[in-house]
Amino acid sequence: MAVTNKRRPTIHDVARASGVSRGTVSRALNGDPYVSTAALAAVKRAVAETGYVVNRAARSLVTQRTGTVVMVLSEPQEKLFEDPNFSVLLRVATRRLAQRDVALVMMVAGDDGDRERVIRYLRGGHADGVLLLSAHSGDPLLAELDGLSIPAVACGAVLGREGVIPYAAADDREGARQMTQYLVDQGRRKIATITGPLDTPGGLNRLEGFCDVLGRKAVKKLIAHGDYSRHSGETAMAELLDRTPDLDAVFVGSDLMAAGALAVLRARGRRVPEDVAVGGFDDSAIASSTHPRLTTVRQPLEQVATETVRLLLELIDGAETVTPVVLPTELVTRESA
Amino acid sequence: MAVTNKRRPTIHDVARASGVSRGTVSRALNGDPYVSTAALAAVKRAVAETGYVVNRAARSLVTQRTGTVVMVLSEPQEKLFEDPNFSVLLRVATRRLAQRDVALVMMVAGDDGDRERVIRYLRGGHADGVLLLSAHSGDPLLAELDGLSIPAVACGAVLGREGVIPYAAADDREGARQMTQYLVDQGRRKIATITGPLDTPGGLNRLEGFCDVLGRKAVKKLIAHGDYSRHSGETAMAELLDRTPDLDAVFVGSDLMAAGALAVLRARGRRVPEDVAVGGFDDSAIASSTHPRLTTVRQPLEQVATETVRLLLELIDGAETVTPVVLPTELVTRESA
DNA sequence: TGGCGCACTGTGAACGTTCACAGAGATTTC
DNA sequence: GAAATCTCTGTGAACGTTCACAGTGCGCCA
Repeated sequence: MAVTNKRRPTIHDVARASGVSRGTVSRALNGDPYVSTAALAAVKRAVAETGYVVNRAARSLVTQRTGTVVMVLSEPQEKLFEDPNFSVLLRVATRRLAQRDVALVMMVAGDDGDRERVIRYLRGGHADGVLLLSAHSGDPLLAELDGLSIPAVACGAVLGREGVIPYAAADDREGARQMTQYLVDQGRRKIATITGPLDTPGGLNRLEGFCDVLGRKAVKKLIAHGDYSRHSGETAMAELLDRTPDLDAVFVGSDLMAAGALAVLRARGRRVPEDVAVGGFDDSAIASSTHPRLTTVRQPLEQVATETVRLLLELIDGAETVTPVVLPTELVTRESA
Repeated sequence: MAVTNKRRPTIHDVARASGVSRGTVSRALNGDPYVSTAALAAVKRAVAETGYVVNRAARSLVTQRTGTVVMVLSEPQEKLFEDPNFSVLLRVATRRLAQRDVALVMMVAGDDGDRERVIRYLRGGHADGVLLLSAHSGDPLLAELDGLSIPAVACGAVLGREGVIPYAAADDREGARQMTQYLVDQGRRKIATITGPLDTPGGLNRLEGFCDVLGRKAVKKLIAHGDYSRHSGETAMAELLDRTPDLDAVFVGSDLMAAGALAVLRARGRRVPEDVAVGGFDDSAIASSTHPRLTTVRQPLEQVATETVRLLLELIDGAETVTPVVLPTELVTRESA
């Protein structure tokens, strides 16, 4: 395997070792059908012998392809990195892309400087595609992306751009309906909700689903807003209790906020689920570590991630357009409702 | 800004636009001191005008540098990705490297196939350095890395290789001493511990610190082992209670395991901290969301990550050796002890 | 038998940089 | 005043691939 050799073996070395020409080696390596079985075998042997690995820089210089995809995190970092969903996405994406020998580069686009870096990177043609994570509707990055004509796919819809940026996502609205209906079926009568930010699909669509079941006017006073953080869940819950002390259920837009809500309910002397039923969303790890454990809506995150990557690869492979994917959610009942 | 132009501008275009030669443009762009101020200004203007971005592939073809660093996750993925510490590391590393215009590529080395891919990537010279995350002592990747002569740095020591792979880490042992001593000072007399895996520095060194304070022989019966998962914390706690029903404190090797331990203590009718004091380790987000909130040992994770990146960059820049960095921990007291 | 297509192979050019070198002026040194 | 030095510049070659093109046999068909 000649690892100790200082110079890395090139395609010329393989050509020499296998007794064929540079061109034939290249063809053999890239699966061109016009290669004799003898030549193919010789090349394979020579590759093993020399420990040859293709030089991506040289290749991409001529092919104009990089074998690289960028995952752009356009959230203020702190928040995103603590989102348990993010790890699932990252894990799945890494694996799926690796299977195709595509490298995943991480970039953060929190402030203007970051964003400028991302754009420069993309404009330089250093990546074949972009994986957008939790991009808000007004994100300036999106506008810049438009002028770049580089394949881009979002994980979770980008509000206001559903038609232009393909995405894979869970069916937030239907999930919220399931949970709300469940609370109704349990005999709850005064059901409130704590939403995520309304400029995110999760914030907006889960509220829509909630309203679908109960009627928009009926719940006007029973809505409070959070930002997905635990703390905002606490604040919103306190607000709801002040406003409507006799509420008997609350549908919270994320498990983390629900954990905050649980703490406030306990502090205010409400028993869960006897006095107030609590429903979450995500079915993240935290859902089964609260007390009582959360009844929540499970998102098929692994599938979402898988589909997102699939869409992107299709675009990179030349597909003109791809159709967004929306995946079904599932109600998971535990003790909190 | 000519974004609409199909062909990406090259250094030739910049040369033409600025009226100097290719070589001068290259020098201006790379900070060579032998460039007249006039030429420098002309080049800068031309770059802005044409929207030129250097082609990394072409550059690295001649420089043999890639401007890329690989973060290798050598843990079975599921576990690692849920480790809250991981997100901090990722966040900080991304940012620090971006500041130097170095791209961060994520790779997973969970099974043999993954590992082979990582090695091939590195052997192909596609990265300038490696950032190792939570590598166990027996990891086969480490052996392969040796033969590759590529700068590598670990985040957290790699047991048995402290001398060969530089690292930055928190002072696990001293942190464990602080916590154990604190429990003693609080008047606790039967103090048990739940460790992490003993082939990780956190598992081993925190146990060492615990023994430093109490004496190895004295605690023989008061040690149980976990694997950092919440579930393992539950199992270990149950085991300890069975073995030593009258224990009055437990130092748990991670917050997540401590959360599990809390659940078991409650189920077994022990009040925390009245009957049993519980101490954690990490000061992760979970520490302040348990009930009662955890007294724990804070690791300066951001600093650890920063230092890890710094060490790697120094090696890449040509430093022959660098000295490992060990950072102090801090006791954070809340309600659980 | 001559021409044609088919399977396969080798070769030159190109991709966009950087680097080493050589040379041109200006400035200093002896 | 010539030589040496210093600052700045342009040019050719190289990095390791792939791609287009031009070939070379070989079998097949008319």
